[in-house]
Amino acid sequence: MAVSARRGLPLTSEEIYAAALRLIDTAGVDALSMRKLAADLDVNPMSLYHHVESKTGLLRGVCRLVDSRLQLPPDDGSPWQDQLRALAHAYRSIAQSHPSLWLHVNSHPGVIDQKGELWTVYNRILVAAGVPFDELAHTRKALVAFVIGLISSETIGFLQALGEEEGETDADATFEVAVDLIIASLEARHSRT
Amino acid sequence: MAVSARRGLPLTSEEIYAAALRLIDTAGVDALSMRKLAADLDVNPMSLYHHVESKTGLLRGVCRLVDSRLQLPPDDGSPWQDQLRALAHAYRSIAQSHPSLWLHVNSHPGVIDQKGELWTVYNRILVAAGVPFDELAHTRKALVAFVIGLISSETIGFLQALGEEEGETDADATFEVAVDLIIASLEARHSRT
DNA sequence: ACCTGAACACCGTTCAAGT
DNA sequence: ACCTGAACACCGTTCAAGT
Repeated sequence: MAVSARRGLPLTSEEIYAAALRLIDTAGVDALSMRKLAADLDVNPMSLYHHVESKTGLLRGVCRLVDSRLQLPPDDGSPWQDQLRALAHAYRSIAQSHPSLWLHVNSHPGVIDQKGELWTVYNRILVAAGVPFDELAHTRKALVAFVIGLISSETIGFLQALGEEEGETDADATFEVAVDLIIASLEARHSRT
Repeated sequence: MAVSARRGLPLTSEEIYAAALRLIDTAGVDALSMRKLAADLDVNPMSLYHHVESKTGLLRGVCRLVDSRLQLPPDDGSPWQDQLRALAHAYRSIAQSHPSLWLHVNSHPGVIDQKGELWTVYNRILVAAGVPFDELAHTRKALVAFVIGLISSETIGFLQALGEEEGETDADATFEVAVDLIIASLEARHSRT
């Protein structure tokens, strides 16, 4: 009762992040404002600042939330091709769930603090693919760039298509072909055959 | 004299686009505002609206300006590998000149109206590379995604490194390796050898 | 500890009025 | 035709005050 005039429970940052993510998915990152978010939570705009440092901090929190949902392929003994495919699809599924946030993150350096664990997984897969140690960094960078480019292009196309008539996007097929292409090129360069 | 209290000459949209581009390159797209742009041009904020429809229209104009500077490889008889490399580098050089604008465009569908001519050039190169007609669309999409992903990753890294100590970026080498990888993979799939 | 209202320094844009 | 000031509906954020 002593908590708020408009709500029964105190705010939590988790609650704030979740609401922000919902608004972002609905109307896009650019349409998110502290004041709209507060209205959505039925709360005074200034209350947010007790749980979130700033709008930038809010966005970082939302990204962490989404990041934590990324399903990294486990280190079982399965072929590196399968693991790479799984990773690409996990990434893609996150982008499809939150297209606007995805594009925002991938064009705003610094919103994501560090992808340490992700790098580790990529490296593990590349080692399994036979990439020599001194080419690991180059190859990982290129690989990550390819995957991100693929997904970004698809996401842009998806958002663009919302306002047009365009028939089937055929995106699944394009994505599969592209991932196969990446895998094939890794096989060609480093396999012992 | 009857033109403006603060300037001798009437505004032109070209002048506006050029000034906006300068501000964007200096402080980033997010920091651009109609009011700052007007101040930079020594002009009343509202005067801009006689030459530019809106802030979105302004951004589109700036993109057209930058787009017109893209050096598309000519249709001489040179090997498709060289042409692809040239195209990738032309693209890259634009991103390096205007990193913030580049990232903005590649995450905001609709700022660029159509890249008709660019598509044509890509298709020409892919045909020369032996890509069969019915795989043209898929392959072009993947190729464009790869190149854009490569350049975007590099650009993000570049902007990120501005605030850190990080030594040499080694970006040139990574880029070269990645473009070689793309070319090799096209050669492997479609050459007649 | 958590919330809140008023206030400040910004935005993009409309509109009626000026030359 | 081109410019302009005032005004409107928004922003993010600070701060002093409330419980």
